[in-house]
Amino acid sequence: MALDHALLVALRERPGSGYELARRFDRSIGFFWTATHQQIYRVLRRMQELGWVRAEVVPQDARPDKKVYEVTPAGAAELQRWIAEPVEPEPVRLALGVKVRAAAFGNAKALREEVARQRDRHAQRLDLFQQIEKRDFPDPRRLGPQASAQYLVLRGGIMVEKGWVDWCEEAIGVLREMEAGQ
Amino acid sequence: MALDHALLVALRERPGSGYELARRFDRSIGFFWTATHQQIYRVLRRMQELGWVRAEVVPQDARPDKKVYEVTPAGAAELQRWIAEPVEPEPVRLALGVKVRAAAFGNAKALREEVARQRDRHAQRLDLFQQIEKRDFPDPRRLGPQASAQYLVLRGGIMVEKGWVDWCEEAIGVLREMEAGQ
DNA sequence: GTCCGCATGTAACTTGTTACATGATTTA
DNA sequence: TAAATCATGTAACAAGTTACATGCGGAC
Repeated sequence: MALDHALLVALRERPGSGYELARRFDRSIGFFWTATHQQIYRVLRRMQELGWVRAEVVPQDARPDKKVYEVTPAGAAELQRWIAEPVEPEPVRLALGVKVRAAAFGNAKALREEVARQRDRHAQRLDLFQQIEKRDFPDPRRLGPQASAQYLVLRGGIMVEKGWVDWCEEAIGVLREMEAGQ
Repeated sequence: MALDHALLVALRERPGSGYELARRFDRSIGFFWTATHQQIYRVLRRMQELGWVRAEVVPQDARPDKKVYEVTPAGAAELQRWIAEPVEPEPVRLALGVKVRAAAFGNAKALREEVARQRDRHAQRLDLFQQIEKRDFPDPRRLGPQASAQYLVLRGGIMVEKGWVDWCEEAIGVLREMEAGQ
């Protein structure tokens, strides 16, 4: 149960409504933590009951009212506590890995095409991340704490995507040979 | 819902009981797909109802009987079908990423220590994978289809772990600076 | 006049986790 | 005599997904 904490971080970086958070989860934060709006609303309500966030209803004209959430001192304390907790290893789930091993029994061609699509997807994402890096962090040596945390996470994303692209290339080669023998 | 297919792959590689599969999921297959025994039993039963696997009760002396499962032709066909299906991007959940951004608001020291532990964990795992590589795949150029699929997945694991180790090193540096300013 | 964006939600479902239960045999 | 291994399972719960509902305003 860490969506709670992901939301706390997001709200500490900038208060916002559930809707607004959902959009952020489609972009920046969503690069390393995903959530749908239903989940977000549910967790926000629970955190409000726990006193970790407080909501202020902001009336708007020409738009529905919104509830802007912000982190309370209790929420900030919870975040501090949680940081110190050990991270248990997250469950691994590499569908492509399963498929590769499945392809040993046939249909390597279909998988090779799929892997090629995945490679393109990851390459695209890598490109996006590198653009963000260039645009937002041209001089990474002097950054404030918030910015350097964001930069670090971005660097992680870049590493992951690079790894995927390389692996897909390797996989395509192996699958092509497998294909020849099927 | 891909535990089904992970189990089909595992059973095609070698038939076995639920218990035996659970142990495999703690080792080889578990490196890229995790599952507990409860989940495995549940899914096996469902797949039997669907006709994807069939079970044979094997009486044993000095041990409880076991049900050895194997993949039926219908199960094999399902696997072929599934391979060709596009892999939708798996939800990203990087707790460490969230924590790094949380650490911008305090407690960077606790996180740095935790990241160091993570680095060690990943380094250990990397070492394990590299040992397996050396032991089981000394000459990767001539492998049968099953072995080359296994090798490819292992290579993926090695890449991922290397990436993590590097990232953790980077993170420790950044957190140390953050710490100095908190 | 239809679709998109803003804004919040309910309900039903699937998947995954945790705790517990049983019972024999081998190992320390 | 306590523990670990083999072997299968139930029950309760937590987390995440999908589908649906509402309603206004602006853009095309």
